[in-house]
Amino acid sequence: MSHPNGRRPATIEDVAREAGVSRAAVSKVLRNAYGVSEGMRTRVGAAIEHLNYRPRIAARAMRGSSFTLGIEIPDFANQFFTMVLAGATTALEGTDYQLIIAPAAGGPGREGYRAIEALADRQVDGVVAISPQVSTNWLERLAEHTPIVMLGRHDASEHYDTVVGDDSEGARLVMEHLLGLGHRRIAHLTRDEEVTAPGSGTPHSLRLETYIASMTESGNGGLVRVQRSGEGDVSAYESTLALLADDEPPTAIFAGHDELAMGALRAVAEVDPGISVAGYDNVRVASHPAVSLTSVDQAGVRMGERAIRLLLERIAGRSEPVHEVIEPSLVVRGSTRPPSAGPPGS
Amino acid sequence: MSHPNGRRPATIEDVAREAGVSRAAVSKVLRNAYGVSEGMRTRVGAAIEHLNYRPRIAARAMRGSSFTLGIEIPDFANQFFTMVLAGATTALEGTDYQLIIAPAAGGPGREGYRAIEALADRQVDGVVAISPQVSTNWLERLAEHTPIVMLGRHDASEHYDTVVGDDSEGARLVMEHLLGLGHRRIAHLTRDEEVTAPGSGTPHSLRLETYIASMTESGNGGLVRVQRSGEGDVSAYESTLALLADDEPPTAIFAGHDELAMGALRAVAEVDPGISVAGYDNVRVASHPAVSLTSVDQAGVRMGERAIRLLLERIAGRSEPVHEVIEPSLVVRGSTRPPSAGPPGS
DNA sequence: GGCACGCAATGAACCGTTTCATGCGGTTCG
DNA sequence: CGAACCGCATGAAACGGTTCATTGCGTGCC
Repeated sequence: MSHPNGRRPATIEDVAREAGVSRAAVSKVLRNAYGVSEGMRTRVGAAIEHLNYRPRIAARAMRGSSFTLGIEIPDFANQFFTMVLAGATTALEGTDYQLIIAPAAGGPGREGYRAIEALADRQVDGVVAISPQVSTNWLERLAEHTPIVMLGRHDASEHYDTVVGDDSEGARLVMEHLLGLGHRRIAHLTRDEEVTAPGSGTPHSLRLETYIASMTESGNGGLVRVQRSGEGDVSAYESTLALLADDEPPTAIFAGHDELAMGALRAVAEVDPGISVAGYDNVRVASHPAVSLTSVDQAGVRMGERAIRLLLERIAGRSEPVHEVIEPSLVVRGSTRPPSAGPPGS
Repeated sequence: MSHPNGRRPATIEDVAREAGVSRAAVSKVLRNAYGVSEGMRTRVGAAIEHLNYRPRIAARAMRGSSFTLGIEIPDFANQFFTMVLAGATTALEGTDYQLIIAPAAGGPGREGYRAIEALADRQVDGVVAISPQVSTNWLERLAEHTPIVMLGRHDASEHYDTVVGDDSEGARLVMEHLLGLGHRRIAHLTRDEEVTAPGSGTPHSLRLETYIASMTESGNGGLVRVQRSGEGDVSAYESTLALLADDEPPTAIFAGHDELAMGALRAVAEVDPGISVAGYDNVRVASHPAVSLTSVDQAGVRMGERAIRLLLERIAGRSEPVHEVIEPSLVVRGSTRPPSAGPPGS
């Protein structure tokens, strides 16, 4: 079935026979290992060319390494993740490694696990993952056998590396900006409970906690308003409509990430374009003049690059964990402005 | 190196010993093959659980199949491709197959080849690819050993399947719409020569050819204006600025795809917001009210789904090729309107 | 001229799984 | 009661690479 028509592809054995040498010799030429003469190299090279030979990575992986890195991604629709991918891809350019990407799927709860396991089962030499939800214990166990770099986790494991943005600081920048503009009635649009469980240390939980802290500290504790939303901008749109149906709707919305912010913008455009919206991630469309979304930049591309570099270091032998924090910055654009003159709160 | 700390993971051998049975028996239980007693199943199951055993796919792939499908994608920044990915992912939900994604990279010219080869080398059971540029001969050769479905190719191979939008029809819809609105000075913003070589049958070449034909047929042959752009909306932005610097700038721009259209919109917003812009792919942001881009919908998500289904059929044994054409439709939005009253052409 | 030495090349073992040809004990049928 | 049969389990041979210990051979040294 694997070769419906045509004969089966050449193996290292065939190459060896054609070149009149041993399998071991061919293997050495392939990996251009030490101790192979010039004549051998050219003869074997010719045979490889002639037979159109390509080594099976699966066979190679059984003893040596697979020269394959895996990266797990929650969702392709969210541009932040594709920025990370872009960074990872460029970081691998020129190396012998190939990147394979596993989308998280497999029913709620199991989301990240399935994909990461699928990668590990395929004998990748290392894994980069964006999974705030998987348990630390489980990761620790996995890390015993496979080098791992986690993105967006604030826990400091002994056995895997992390690359993470300073989510508290990022949220603080947003709140400072909005409060500075004069907003008091600021709502926070965020994801479901499972991603924002207090104390879980997920990015979204930290942003949420910082939001509440900022509101409280600025004396607006009574105006705290948290609106939940599912993933995706459509869900965010609907959630925002619900939010805006309040008796006293907010004058500004701090969205947990840009995907949500895009949905919020859509709703705001319909209901009251005067309402300010700020996001998080500084996704590419945020800079488009028609959108012009104020957002926190946490350098997704650079995060992807760093993650891959850390992973390669690990594979090369490093064993002390590295936990890298990327400092966010706020990019102010047109979607935020002082509150429009409205009636003061009751 | 593969297990820096901790002992090595359990193998099928360990499970067999623990359960007091043969390796072959365990293997059968794993694949729940025919001919294994209830007692055996439970005993082996317990051992697997106890040892936390997971089969190595690499080893499995050496004899049987890898239960892994590969998909090659040119660019993550272009949302059309991530829509295809989303479709492919959902089509695989519930099956035993895992999707691995290889981003095209590896220097100009080699782009698609490298990634597709990397997938084939990893013994995937089948490949979906979006590579207008790779040669038909090369694909035919590859298809002898690996089932393949190509997206966006208009050639009708005997050995691989294709899923493709009707690009001529899509472009015709756009031109009909723009001409119907009263535009005559319509420019076409497209990619570099290599992707649009006349007669190459790539989607972009067909859109370009249809554009020229429509202009000619409508008596506007003298107003044909083709502007090249690199990949990405930034490049499109710059190219559009150049286009708008013409003595007689166009009143409407037909962009080869939405990524280009987004760049064009950016430039248009700065120079003359009255200029109409239409795109192709109906990417998600196109529907955002702030963008509101008229675009051709070719159902990227469904394309991804169909491609995976065709691939699974092939793997299951089908040998006659299938070539599926997806009919496009035009989604009219705010970015196109009648030409603003301007001075008539000289 | 003999000996130790270093480089090239080799044969065989190994990696972890699937598959195939057999073995084995117990029923069913003639 | 023996033969054919059946369901379950097994040992051994693949699969296609890598790695390790060993051999063969030409050199330099004393």
